[in-house]
Amino acid sequence: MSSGFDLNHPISVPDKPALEGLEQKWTARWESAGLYRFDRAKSREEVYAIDTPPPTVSGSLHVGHVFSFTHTDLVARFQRMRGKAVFYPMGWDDNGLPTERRVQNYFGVRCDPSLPYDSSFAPPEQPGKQPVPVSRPNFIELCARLTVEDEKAFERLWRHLGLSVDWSMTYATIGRRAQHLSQLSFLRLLGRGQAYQLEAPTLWDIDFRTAVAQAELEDREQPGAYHRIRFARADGGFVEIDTTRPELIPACVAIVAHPDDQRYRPLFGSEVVTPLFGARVPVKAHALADPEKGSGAAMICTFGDVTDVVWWRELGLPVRAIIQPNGTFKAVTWGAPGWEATDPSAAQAHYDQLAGLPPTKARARIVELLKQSGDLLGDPRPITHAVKFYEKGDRPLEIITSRQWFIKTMEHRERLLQRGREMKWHPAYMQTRLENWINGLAGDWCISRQRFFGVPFPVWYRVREDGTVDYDARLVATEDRLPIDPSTDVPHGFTADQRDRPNGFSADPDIMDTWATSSITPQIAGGWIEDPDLFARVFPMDLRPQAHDIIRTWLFSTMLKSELEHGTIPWKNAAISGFVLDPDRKKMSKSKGNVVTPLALLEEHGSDGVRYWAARGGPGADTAFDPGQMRVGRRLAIKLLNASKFALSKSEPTGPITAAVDRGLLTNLARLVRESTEDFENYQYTRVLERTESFFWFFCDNYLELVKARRYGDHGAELAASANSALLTALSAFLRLLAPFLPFATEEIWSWWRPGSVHKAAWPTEAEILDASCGEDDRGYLALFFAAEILGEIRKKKSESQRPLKTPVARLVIHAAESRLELLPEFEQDLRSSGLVQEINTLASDGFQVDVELAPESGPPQRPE
RNA sequence: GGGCGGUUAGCUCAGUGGUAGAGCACCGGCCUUACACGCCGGCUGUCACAGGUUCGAAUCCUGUACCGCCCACCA
Repeated sequence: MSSGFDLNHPISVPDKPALEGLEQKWTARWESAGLYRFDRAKSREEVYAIDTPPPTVSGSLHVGHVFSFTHTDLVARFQRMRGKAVFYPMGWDDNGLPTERRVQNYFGVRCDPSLPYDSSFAPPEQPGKQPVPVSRPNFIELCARLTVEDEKAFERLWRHLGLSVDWSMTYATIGRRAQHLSQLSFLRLLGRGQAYQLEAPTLWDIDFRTAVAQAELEDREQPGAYHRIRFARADGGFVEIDTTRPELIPACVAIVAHPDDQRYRPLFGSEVVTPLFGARVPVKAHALADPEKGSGAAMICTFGDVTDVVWWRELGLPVRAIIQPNGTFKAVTWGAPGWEATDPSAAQAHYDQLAGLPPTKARARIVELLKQSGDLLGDPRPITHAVKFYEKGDRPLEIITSRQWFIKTMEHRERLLQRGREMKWHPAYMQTRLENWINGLAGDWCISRQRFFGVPFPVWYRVREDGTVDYDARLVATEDRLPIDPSTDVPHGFTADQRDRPNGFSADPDIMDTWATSSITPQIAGGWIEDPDLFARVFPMDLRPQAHDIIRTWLFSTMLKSELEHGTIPWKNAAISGFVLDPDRKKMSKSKGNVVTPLALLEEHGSDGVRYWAARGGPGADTAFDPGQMRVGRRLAIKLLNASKFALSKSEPTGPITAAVDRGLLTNLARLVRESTEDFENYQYTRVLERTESFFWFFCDNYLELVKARRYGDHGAELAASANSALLTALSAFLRLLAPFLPFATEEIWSWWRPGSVHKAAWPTEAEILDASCGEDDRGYLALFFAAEILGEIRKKKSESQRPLKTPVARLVIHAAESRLELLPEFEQDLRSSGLVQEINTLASDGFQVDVELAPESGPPQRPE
């Protein structure tokens, strides 16, 4: 393979090789040589394409990113050396709430989508107390300004870590291309009926004041209490129910019990009256009601939880909504249509004490009222229960009826399950996560958010003559205009002054869920639409690397979009990284104050050292943060420098590899290469590192020691030539095997004696090594390990005798099976020099034993000073 | 409540039917012309627990416990 630089390559080994400074040296050279540029002349079969996860730029990179991005880079480097043109872009996720919050605080502004774009706007020097309102396009500009700085810092870190990304191919999830394709994808789905708008009860965060999707929920254990409440029956009796949300009694539209529940069967079809508000509500039967829970009867409110929504829909109940988008109780006129009460003024008097309050305060208040009225039976019984939260939110979600955009998912579930099975998962069991998620889907994907910083929907609506918006009269942007912002752009046939005017138009105020954009990262990176030639060469991609916590979001939504747009899987492989754990097995997170700055780690242990630690965490494996392993990796890199210096320092003469131990070494190395190639193809990079490392240490500790004298010429030129050639062959293979893991040390060493970059060198092959050593040599293989074993016994004796290793051995008696003793001539000379052995005797024996007789200590011991 | 992983030396982890392993840590020793950012040696185990299959189980099966994670209609 060709490479772009350093074609002059005299062997030149530094006196004191060191790791320090290699990151700066080589990142600069790789960049100037364009080493990792994607070669778009290659056909799809010759390409290995990666759908890199775009890190969130408004946060900071942490050690978990370093961990998982290293895994991807290992695979990228391997595939590149296998001859693939590696498509390895980098995206920046600057879309969404985290950035929105950061921009608000940093510049002291607030997005007001109703404002027109002001091209001369400049943010305040210092953020003031009152945020300055700005238009959405201005807000997005500020965002781009801030994130561009973050992105530079991220890129520096990634380069320092040695990621072999093609830095000419970056994208941002709020970038023009991402906006264009997000809107285009939306419009096409809309055109095909796969996207639709609906006014329906939706999960709602009252602080962010936006709808959220099922995928963004999380359960949190919260303290709560069962309140036993009585509802009056017409016959003067009562129905008792338990509720954790008594404040929703004014929103109660029915009571429900299980159809088979004998206690309530007589009541089905009758009406009861809500306490405090005197609303008549029916008693209904539904199979979801659990006779075991509470009293067996429950009140249905619009809406307390998702079960209420099911009951409301399936039982055909009316809506009596009381919670507003900001979470407070809205004003209600009791006695008005929909709010009928037996005593409207009493109901009003009670309700007025709740209006304007948030749910928790309203709950406390209504408990007082219920106590006074006698409708609260006994004391509230405290419990702990799981409550749904928006994953970024601070207060429990409410369910609020609102107009939202959805993408159809429910009708594609079976096909998506099949697509999941078409992919290879690393590790395989992660596929179960996807299947669990798909099987548990409760509804279509809500993609609209009532936020500002994100990709807007390219849609306007007609405004009626009376000034109300006609949501059925959609004005959809044409594809050639994209990307557009409907809050400043004007639909065809209208003028700007018709915005929000009678008979004019009004913009869709919402933006897309961040996953609606992230779900097309393969299309954004691969040039879908604007570069069909590139797209054909990279899509469907080979690899999606990501963490397991976003299988239900990023992975799933990307599969959905790919299915709907292209009818294929988006990638052939999904490699799922684990988390980095504290030593106490908890997930590392900022809130625990245990986050280490990645750059400091890289500087302390060297990028190769940190990569070594990361590479030891296999696919899917949660891995402990362990600086000890980074030190081990660093030592491996240093050892590689020094062993290479030895191998290259006196590399003449070379010649045929004839000595048995030399051929044995290469025989073992050839097997290692074969197995490592298979392992790497299967994303088992951890095994490659482990085995290569292990054999490399054997190579250093035993083989190098055995052949040291010989390669210096002590046993003649021919045997020296065999040793030198074997050393160079082995070194070349070791460097290439370790190049994905230790890109800096291996590149440095490669530059001492080989042309080009090790990262563009061909991955070693079994055949190549066996060619160099004229085929496999099992006898040599056995001889090498036998020699190493005897050498170990000699060292042991010296160590136990507390004598220097250079102490001569006067006499060696080797007890072993005849079949092994017969190998001795193959390595006798090497053994004599490396162990400083004077006399060797052998004794046929069933077991293995070595008697070592050290030379007497020479001269009188020196007196300490 | 359902599911997925895990449990092996003080620590981090390999090991998927054939005599329990590595590195780190610890202890002892060694200036050995590649490396003192080094080298050599040593110590360390009810393979979570209980049954079962097998000539033989860390490994396969059943169950249990604990840890972590994912999911769930949570009144």
